[in-house]
Amino acid sequence: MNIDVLLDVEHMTGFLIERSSKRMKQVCQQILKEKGFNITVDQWVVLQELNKNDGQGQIALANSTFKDAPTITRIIDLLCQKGYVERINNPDDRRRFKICLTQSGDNLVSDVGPHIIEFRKKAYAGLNQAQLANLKQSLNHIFDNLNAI
Amino acid sequence: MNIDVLLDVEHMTGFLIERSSKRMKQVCQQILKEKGFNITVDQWVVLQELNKNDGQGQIALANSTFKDAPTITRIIDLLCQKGYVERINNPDDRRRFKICLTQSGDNLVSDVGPHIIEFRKKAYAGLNQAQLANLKQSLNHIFDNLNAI
DNA sequence: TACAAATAATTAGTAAAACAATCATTACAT
DNA sequence: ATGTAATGATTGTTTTACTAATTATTTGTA
Repeated sequence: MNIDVLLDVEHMTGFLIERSSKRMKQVCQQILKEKGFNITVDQWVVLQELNKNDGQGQIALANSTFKDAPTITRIIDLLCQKGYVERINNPDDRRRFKICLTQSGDNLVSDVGPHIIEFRKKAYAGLNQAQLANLKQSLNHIFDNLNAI
Repeated sequence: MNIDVLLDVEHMTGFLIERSSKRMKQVCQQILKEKGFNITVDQWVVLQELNKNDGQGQIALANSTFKDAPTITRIIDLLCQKGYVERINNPDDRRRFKICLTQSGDNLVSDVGPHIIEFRKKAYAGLNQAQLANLKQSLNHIFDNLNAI
């Protein structure tokens, strides 16, 4: 079978997934910048997760945001510098920190949140609930397949 | 309306897209490494595009791989170092290069291709044609929405 | 022709991702 | 109780992404 054919458009689902993912991050980053927020999208993802569940350790935070430990270390470093987050020592386990939103970080989440919600509405406009459900299901199916390799 | 609710699971389609995209790249990279190929996934994407359409300029290559110009410059640098690609001067426009696969690069594409096809089969296993078509359509819909923002 | 605008590519700086290796602390197992 | 394994976090290196700025060349226009 010819490699040229098999490597062509018929099989480029992976490319489409990556392309949408990238563009979503690009546009979202643009919005954050326009609105005057001095954070990256990845930093926002971490802040949002802390808003849902404050005081997590870095490994838990890495798992829930699908990032690895070194990446979380560096994102937390930056968020600490900006004053949005604090590393609190955990007396029960001195290897571990509790990562906590500061008041400033909490305020930031409240300020950024509505813009993100607005962004999502625009991103998914025109897709009905069934289509969104199918999309999520297919993405999860692929993810499960990949984890089994 | 409560930000906590709106930022939660109901709206995490973007997270699922990014997660599948990342895992796809991770697993694919792992396969390239296991099989002994000394290239990254992004370098492979460029080689594959050159295999389809050899002699493109860097901007065309950037567009067709959805990367930006500086990124292409660096990927081409690395592929040149590895001997898989050459920058050929374009006599018609001395700003421009023609990026061409070397014999070695051509051989590499032939060697890597079957593993990528195998990988894709595993990644999309269990999804029928209709589901894949819906997936692509939804991804393209979201991409178009984003481009209109 | 000369001058401004557009284009192709590169460079520099910061952020993020992957991986491997390391360090400190805790848990486990004899 | 001591030594070994496991865990949480950090550091280092390479690659990619984005932005902005720069250089060289070409195009368009007065």
